[in-house]
Amino acid sequence: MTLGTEDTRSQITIGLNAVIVSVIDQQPNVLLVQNKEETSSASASNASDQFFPTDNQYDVLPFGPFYPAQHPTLESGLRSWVGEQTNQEIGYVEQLYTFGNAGRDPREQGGGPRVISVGYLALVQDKNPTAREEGLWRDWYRYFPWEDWREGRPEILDRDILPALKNWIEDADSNSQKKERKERAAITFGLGETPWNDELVLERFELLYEAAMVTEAQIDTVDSKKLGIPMALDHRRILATAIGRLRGKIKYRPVVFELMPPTFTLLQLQRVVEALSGSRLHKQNFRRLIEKKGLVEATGRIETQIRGRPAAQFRFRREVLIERQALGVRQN
Amino acid sequence: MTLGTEDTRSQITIGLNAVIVSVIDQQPNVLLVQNKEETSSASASNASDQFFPTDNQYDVLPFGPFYPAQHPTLESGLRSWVGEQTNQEIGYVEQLYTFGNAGRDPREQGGGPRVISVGYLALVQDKNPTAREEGLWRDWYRYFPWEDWREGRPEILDRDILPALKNWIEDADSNSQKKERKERAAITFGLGETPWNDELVLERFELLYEAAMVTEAQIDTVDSKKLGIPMALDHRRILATAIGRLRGKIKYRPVVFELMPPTFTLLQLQRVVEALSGSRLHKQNFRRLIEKKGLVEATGRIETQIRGRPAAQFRFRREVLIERQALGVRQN
DNA sequence: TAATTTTATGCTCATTACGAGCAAAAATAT
DNA sequence: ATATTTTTGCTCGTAATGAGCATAAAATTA
Repeated sequence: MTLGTEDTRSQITIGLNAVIVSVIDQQPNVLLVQNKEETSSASASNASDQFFPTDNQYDVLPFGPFYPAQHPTLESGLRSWVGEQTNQEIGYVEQLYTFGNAGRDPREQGGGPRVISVGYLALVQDKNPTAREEGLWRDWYRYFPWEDWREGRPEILDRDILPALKNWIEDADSNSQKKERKERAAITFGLGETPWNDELVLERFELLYEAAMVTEAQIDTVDSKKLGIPMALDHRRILATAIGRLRGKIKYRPVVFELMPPTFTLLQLQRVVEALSGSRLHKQNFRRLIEKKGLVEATGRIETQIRGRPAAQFRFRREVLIERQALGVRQN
Repeated sequence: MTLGTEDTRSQITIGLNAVIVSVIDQQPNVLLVQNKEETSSASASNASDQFFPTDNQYDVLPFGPFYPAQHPTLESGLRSWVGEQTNQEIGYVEQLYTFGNAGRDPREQGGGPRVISVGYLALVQDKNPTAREEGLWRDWYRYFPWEDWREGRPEILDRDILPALKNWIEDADSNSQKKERKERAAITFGLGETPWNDELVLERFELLYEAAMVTEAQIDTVDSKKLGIPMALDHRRILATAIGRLRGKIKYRPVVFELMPPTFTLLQLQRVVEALSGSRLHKQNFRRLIEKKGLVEATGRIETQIRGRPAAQFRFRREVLIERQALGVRQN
């Protein structure tokens, strides 16, 4: 019936990868899935189970096949298995990137089809304590400890990363390569004059990876955890892509509100933005910005904090979502 | 050898779509390919030819299959057939979006595999007159005449689009839908208080399409050309995505220089930016911006114009490309 | 040759955006 | 009551942005 299934083109399979983000207790979290190793050992060649990474020592992002016969769009395919797999209703979804590099998935080596994987970013609301327990939520900074500057410059930078970068620079083959490496390190890690740029998450990860300091799934050295917890396959790369994209996006689109409960105080909103961007913001200026953009409106109610002066409660003005151009929530 | 080729998953084929852009004589151009109708009529079921849209009455973007066995990355696959098909060396390439909607490609209906298409944007340098003749370059505003504001507000807006939008708004089923439509139209087309936003190319196209005013391949009404020339399949949608993305990107990344010859005057640079963004810029402020960012350096030479005072020639400082954070070339 | 046209380039000015901090208000904790 | 903590309002200096004036240096035209 189908033409051409014998030629090289047909050896392709489409996977959908979801980075599902929620900010819980001021920490940005990603949803993992139960590693299916145990269940799949019984029927190892089950087509569906093939889609789960078989290596159970690593954290794995939700990942599923795309069945074209059943789904009119990639996104509807994503929503359907995410719903089943994670009991998570996902609202806001955005396509991230399509990863097609050979060798992404070790199963390819065994003659399996090439897996092209379309990555998606989904944002879900802060969960109540019971709902949290249902899912495997993990603080994303556990994979990228150098990305969280909220409590000041992360120690890991000066203790582990910079010395290693110095070695990498010294190891260059030529003077020009050395200069290149030095410049690249300076830009991505904000050395010298260059300021730290919170969006360069993927660039930093790739530099560390290139410098053979970061472990992806295959490589596993003793001190690998010093540079963040590894993940299965290329999932850490996908997560880095998601974080960088989200950090960029909150600056010009009002997407943070997808992560907020229906009403919130301005400080709560600020804490969520800070959690995502990994840096602290000036409180008064943050309020000025938010109010100027007209993104929120006061509910009239007041929230009594644990301590301190009670804060006014706000809600997001859903109307501005239609206004696709409505601005974001961070200046810089 | 390959497991699972019989199940629904295998009915997938990956296509790569290229939007290849060059600014020629101050007009933004996209490269089309020769429609293959004539050649493929002899062997209609040839696997490779299946990848070319068979309808020869529409303009078609370069489009080719991805052979996973031959290419380690999607991008290398793209570069290889683009080179063969168009005689174009492409330098800068960026992944745009992955289009997977059912019904994109009419061949699916005939039992063919679902075609998932990964769109790419490529920028190539301005060609000399002879090189131009080799390719099928087309001014992109021929497909989106309402996007070019360089000579003032495009007539088509008030003459054709706004009246049609008004009808569409009036046709709403409910008052709330009417309000929604009104707001959406106002935002995307810059009505009332809202200013025109040059990045909303796709949003405008989709609104027009939804409002059943724009023809994609299948539909062909007599007055369709009034709202821009149609393209094959969903190629106009892909092009709209590319234009919007590029208009956004030039604002924060120095990508314009990919379109420039080795040396150029500041006015030439400005004209290219204006061609892409479809609007005029303030000359003195543009120079101030460019020079402040340190993106260019004077060559010392001077270009004698056709008339007027001779202008200094500049070259792009390639060094800043390593600095991924180097800023773009438009403020707004 | 002199005036006109065209483009390049330098500079000013008003307005707005941004980063930083002072200070008072309103609650709880000791 | 006093200290502490958080909210909220306000100011101030600096930088960025948008608009325009003015002069320079060439070609074209009268």
